[in-house]
Amino acid sequence: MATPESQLMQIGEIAERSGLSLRTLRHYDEIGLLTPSARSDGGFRLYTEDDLERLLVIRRMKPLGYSLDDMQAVMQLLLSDRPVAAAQWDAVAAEAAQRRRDLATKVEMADEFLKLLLERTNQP
Amino acid sequence: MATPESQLMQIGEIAERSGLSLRTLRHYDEIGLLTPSARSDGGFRLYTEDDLERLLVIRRMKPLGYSLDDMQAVMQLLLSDRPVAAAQWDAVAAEAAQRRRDLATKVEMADEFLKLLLERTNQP
DNA sequence: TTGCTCCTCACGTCACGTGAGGTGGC
DNA sequence: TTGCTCCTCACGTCACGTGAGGTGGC
Repeated sequence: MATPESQLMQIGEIAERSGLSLRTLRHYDEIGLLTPSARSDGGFRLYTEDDLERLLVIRRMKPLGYSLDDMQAVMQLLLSDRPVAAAQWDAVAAEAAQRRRDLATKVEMADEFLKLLLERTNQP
Repeated sequence: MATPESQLMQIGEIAERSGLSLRTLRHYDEIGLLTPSARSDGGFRLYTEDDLERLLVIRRMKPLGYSLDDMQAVMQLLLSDRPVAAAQWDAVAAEAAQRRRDLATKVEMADEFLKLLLERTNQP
């Protein structure tokens, strides 16, 4: 079942709903990380709800510090129709977990800075 | 009281103790974010314990996503000998708090991705 | 027809990474 | 003297930002 025309969204709406900039969306298209499902006759990018879903996954992945290339590889796995080897999943999950720990360390560092800042603020 | 020669550290030791790369330390020197207190006759950068302390503050600030210019401005306040206006501190603290909230949002997004990844891993 | 939205170059930016070729210092 | 450490260019990279000049579509 093809997506009806009425459900297609232009880049501006996608930017608003994803929180990503127009430039970022065009960049993701250029490198092939997320290509809109269609173009209008005039060349406007047209995104489906499904495109938006995929963009939201990408946006959630971003804070883990992946390169766009890495994200593309992970997305390939997530979107694959064919079964993916368990070892593949394990590797991806292990790296994600490691990146999550690194992010936790950053939060700790940030909190140490905030503490330090409050000390200076309250008792100069 | 001047720092005795014996306490001066070369860039390699500072890199190890701060977790920053040699290139990053040289970059921070170039832009004036953190200039080592001395140079050897041969031109080697020589850092004091105090330099290291300041670097550790910078490293804690980094996860909040400040630009190097912004970090330099904040460091100026933190290191100022003269009293800093309360309004200045308030502005700095408010921005830091906002950045902390943004970081928390990123953690939430990361966790949503991890959850999504586990769903795909456990029940494909 | 008027706006607002979108388009493609193409150069700029930020924070470094990465050699190349050379020297310092225990 | 030998290594290991450090030095300064200087170009490269990654992920976009920012106009410039032009067109689409309700």
